[in-house]
Amino acid sequence: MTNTKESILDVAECLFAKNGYAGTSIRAIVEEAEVNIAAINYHFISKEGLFMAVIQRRFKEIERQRFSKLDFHLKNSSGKPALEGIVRAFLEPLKYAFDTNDQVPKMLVRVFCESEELKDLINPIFDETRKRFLTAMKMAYSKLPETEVQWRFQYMVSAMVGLIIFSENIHKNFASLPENKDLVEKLITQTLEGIQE
Amino acid sequence: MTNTKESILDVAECLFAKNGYAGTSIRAIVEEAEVNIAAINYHFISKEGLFMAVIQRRFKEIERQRFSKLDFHLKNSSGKPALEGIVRAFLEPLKYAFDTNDQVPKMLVRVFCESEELKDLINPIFDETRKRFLTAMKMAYSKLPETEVQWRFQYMVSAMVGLIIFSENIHKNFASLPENKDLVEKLITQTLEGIQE
DNA sequence: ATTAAATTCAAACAATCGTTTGAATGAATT
DNA sequence: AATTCATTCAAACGATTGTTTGAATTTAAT
Repeated sequence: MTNTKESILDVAECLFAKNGYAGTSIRAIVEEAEVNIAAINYHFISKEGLFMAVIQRRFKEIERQRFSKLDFHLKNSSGKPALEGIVRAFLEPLKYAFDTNDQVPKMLVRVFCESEELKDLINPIFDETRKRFLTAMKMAYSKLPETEVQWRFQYMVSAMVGLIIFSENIHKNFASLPENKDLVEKLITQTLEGIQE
Repeated sequence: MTNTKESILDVAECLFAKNGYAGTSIRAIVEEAEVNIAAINYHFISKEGLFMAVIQRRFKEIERQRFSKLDFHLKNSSGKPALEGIVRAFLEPLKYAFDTNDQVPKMLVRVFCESEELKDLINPIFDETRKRFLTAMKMAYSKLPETEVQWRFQYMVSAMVGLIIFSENIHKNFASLPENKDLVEKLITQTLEGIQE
């Protein structure tokens, strides 16, 4: 017998990423995961609890990677940290996410596409990440007014989210573009090009 | 008596934008639009038909504006068209969309966040826009390999879609940023900065 | 081996889903 | 005024939704 709880998480992640929260029925999940329908309420209390658990699992892992890279970069910077190190700390973990499964990044972006109530419930998990990368970017842009730094951070996040959303369809339109993992590297250099001082 | 069909379209646009296709019940729509529930199937055949109608109405209008600006720019360019004119033709109509209603751009982006079947159904409406702006950009980037042009077009679209997704929450995190309509202008200059030859 | 706790199960719950029906009402045409 | 067509309406359709129940089963501890 394989782990019930993790089977549910894996299948739910894939289906939530594909069809969204409301578009995924718990019956579709338990069918593909080959577990009993009551298992979801038993292990996760509710469908909403399952959605939260799916997000937490991946986001915490990516957050850990981001903070590790950011701290390393800041520690090794005497005085003003280079912008590139900060941007890489933020975006490079996405490569490993794509490596795990194309649905993983999509699931993380789902957070921002879902309904109001669900968004307000999950948005706070991004607070710490935003705070730490904003202060780091403020250091890198010592001359820029705070509002402009906020905008460039938001721009970086937007470009990332947009790319993830298109990640599934992008190769149908542009077959010669590199695979998603390598598109992240292009995203990094392209974004750096734009938001450099 | 106000127009039933348009009331449904207006309310459906708002609710679909907020909660997605699966997250919006036709009963929620008819309740807010104050029309009978059978009116939806009568006027739009099905819920899916209503979703398509909502998208078509706005997208066709934005497409018209984009093509008008693009054609004007290409006509007034002797030889190589300037990249800025192309980017502006693509992104500026978004200002008027935000002006109409903050939900309008969100609804247009919904297309890319919905389930597979729904996406395949609606994706083709973007084909003509992609084709015309790609050929225009190829002219502007006379030296760049086609794959790189495709990437920069995709990057522009991604940044736009990402910004729209965050458009509702952006001012909760960054209160001093300008309103959405003016953020589009920042998006234009910022993107131009990045994808300039 | 016995007890206790954790987990799985089939079955049913009430609520809501998108859609259909056929009669009632409206407006327009002959 | 009579007829035709388009639209609106209340009511119901079967299907699916998330959740709960209580017994059966497995696992762990005594």
